[in-house]
Amino acid sequence: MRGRIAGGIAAKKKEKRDRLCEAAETLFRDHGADATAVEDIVRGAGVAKGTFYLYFRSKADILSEIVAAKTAEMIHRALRKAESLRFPREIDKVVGFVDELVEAMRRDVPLLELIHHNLSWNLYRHFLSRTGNDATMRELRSRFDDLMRESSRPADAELVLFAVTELTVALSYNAIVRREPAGIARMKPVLLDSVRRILS
Amino acid sequence: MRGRIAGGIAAKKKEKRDRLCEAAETLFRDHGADATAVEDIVRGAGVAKGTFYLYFRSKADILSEIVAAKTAEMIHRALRKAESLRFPREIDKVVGFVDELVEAMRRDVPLLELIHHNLSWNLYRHFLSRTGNDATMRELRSRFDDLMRESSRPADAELVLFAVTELTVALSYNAIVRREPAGIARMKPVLLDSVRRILS
Amino acid sequence: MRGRIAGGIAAKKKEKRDRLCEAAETLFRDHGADATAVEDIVRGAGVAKGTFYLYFRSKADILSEIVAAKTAEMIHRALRKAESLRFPREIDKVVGFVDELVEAMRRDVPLLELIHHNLSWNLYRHFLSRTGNDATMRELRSRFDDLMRESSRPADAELVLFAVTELTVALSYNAIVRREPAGIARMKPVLLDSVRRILS
Amino acid sequence: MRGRIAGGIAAKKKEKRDRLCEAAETLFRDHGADATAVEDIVRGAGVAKGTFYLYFRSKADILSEIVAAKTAEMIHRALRKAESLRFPREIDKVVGFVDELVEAMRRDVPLLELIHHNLSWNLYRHFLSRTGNDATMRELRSRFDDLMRESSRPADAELVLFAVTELTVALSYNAIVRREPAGIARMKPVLLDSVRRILS
DNA sequence: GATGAATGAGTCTTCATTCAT
DNA sequence: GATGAATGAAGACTCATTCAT
Repeated sequence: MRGRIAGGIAAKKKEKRDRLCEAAETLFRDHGADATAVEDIVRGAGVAKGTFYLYFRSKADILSEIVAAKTAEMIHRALRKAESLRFPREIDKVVGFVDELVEAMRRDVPLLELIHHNLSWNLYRHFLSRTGNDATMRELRSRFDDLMRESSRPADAELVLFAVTELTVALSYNAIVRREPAGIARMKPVLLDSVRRILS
Repeated sequence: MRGRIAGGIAAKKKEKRDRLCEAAETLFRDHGADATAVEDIVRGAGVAKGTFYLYFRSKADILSEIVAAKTAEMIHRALRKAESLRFPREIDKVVGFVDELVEAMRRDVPLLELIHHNLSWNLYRHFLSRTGNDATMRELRSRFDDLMRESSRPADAELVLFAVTELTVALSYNAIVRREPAGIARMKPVLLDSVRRILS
Repeated sequence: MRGRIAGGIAAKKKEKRDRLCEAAETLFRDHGADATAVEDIVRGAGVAKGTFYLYFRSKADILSEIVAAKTAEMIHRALRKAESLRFPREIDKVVGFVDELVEAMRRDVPLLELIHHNLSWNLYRHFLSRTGNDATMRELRSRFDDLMRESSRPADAELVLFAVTELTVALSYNAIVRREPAGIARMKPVLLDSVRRILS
Repeated sequence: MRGRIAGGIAAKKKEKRDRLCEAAETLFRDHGADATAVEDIVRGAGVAKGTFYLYFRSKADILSEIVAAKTAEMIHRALRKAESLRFPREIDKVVGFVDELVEAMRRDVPLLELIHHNLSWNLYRHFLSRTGNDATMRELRSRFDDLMRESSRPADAELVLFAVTELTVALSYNAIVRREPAGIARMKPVLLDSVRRILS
């Protein structure tokens, strides 16, 4: 799209921002956001300190950007996996997605540690927004709505969704990261069963 | 003010520790633990800075002690309220306790903000330990065990308990403190219903 | 907006410098020179940062240019007002000018704050230079010289002039901006009387 | 007054504060307050950075303390010198003090540079406050009051005092530090003459 | 001429913890 | 036991100026 020459400069600029993001993500994952200084980030990215503030207003700014991006990524990874799921009943579809989400968290523990504070909330928001989302998520939402319509509490559909969301993230986080009160292998069946009960 | 009688000395010693705790609790509640400096605590307690380190290893130390104590207090408050509950069925008893717990959180929002990170875990631990607990809690635990024995997953009783615990705290915290995705008035029925479904 | 006719180019060039000056002046007046970053100036002028350094060597450079220009402006404003003053005696003429100057400062307080450090000195220089000044100032200078010639210290005419100048600016600044030790309404008579005494 | 031992610790504490002040004063005089970093001050005093903030709230804090102290010192130096002045007439006494003050400024040029912004105002305040000052200043004030009572404007005595104060400091500063529009040797007679005229 | 991305030294301030008295 | 002076590493953020395009 861009001219070859004009693209060079814009690309370079973008590249610096990306380098900053990548360095920050690595450091945040490895040592946590609190233990990471802006100084560390710029050193990691190989740019000057001022450059950081050219692209981000503060450390909190880059952190929230990374968390948002990575959360979305994790959700979409789970969504991709869930796509192929072909269950006859709605509830199996939804529970199947929860299952995939748990697997996604399990696959990237440091990331889970970084984002788990915001994960459930972002997950909930992704579910809610009817625009800008991919087809899989919209379909999932449809299944969920169908489920709720048949249930005894259609008016509280969103709150039930939030409950499922919180339960999923809380249980997975404890099982995967802290291995308490049990590892994810033992915990997952309990989680899925609980979700199933809440929804049916 | 100085007690004339011997024994005042031991009391004095204990008293300093207590004063430190009280000052810290007030400050932690009012401004948060991060925003409270050891300096603030000792000023509040009217002792010297070095004295703080005579009784506590670090700021984290006093924080966790306070959180543990206050969490236990909140749980017992709920327990006291739940004591009189006379329901014919086990499940009603357990759900009744969750209800009381929600009310206890609701009554002391600043405390909830301070302890919510550890609340569910401490709650779970209280339930688990068969010693040092009061009769009400032990009875509750019995009811819960009966419930699980009848269910399809008696071996996972503890994990189900953890699930209930996490769900309760997560939903209550969001509803009470952040009022998201709804206030506690709307959220509580959904929570109690979900708990009931998980347990039945 | 682009002028069709040639010459627009030269105007354009000049225009950028002017825009920079105007933006800087506004910002300096409103927030002070220290609190104004070059960044703010170029944003205000709608030009790139590098462009600033095409026209000015530094921030100090543009500041001193503005201060000089604005000081001259204020002096000339006072001069214009004083032009019509028709007093029979020389001293009344000079005191009348001081009076007008005070009024000029009073009319533009933010400007006074910006330039007061250099005001008296610039004022003195304007009086001294016999070239490039308007007729009113030259006439004023004549009256002053007449006055000094009659006095006991003709050789120190310039120093007396400086004294008057400093006294005027110092007293006016404190009275107008800080309202200390009194407002300009009470201070002006004292100032004019003091000037009159110094000169007679 | 203090016990020998108890005095040791208090003295040590005081000593550190003093070291900080001395280091700061030297640096402020030599390079100006703006060009001096807190880092420089603590290095100069041989203490840790945190120690600085144990005794002063900020750089501005120590600066204003030093300026106040040094200003008072300079005024008292002049006062001491003026003490012996035995003139028959009030005006000679007052003018004599101005003379001494000029000499005090002249003797310590770097200090004059540091404090000249606040000098005239502090001088004025010292004159005004009828308490906590030494006898010489009170006597001076009496002479001045007598003078004003005889004059045509007794109600404006304080304002005239302020005028004299401003004139003295402004003229001295320019003559001594900048040597403009003339050195202090030529300027002083003009200053004293002007003061005399203002007061008579 | 014009641009604006990049620089990086420089600044103040906070605070948990120690230790000599 | 008690004190509180001293520590000093750590940290976030600013901004005048340069220079490759």
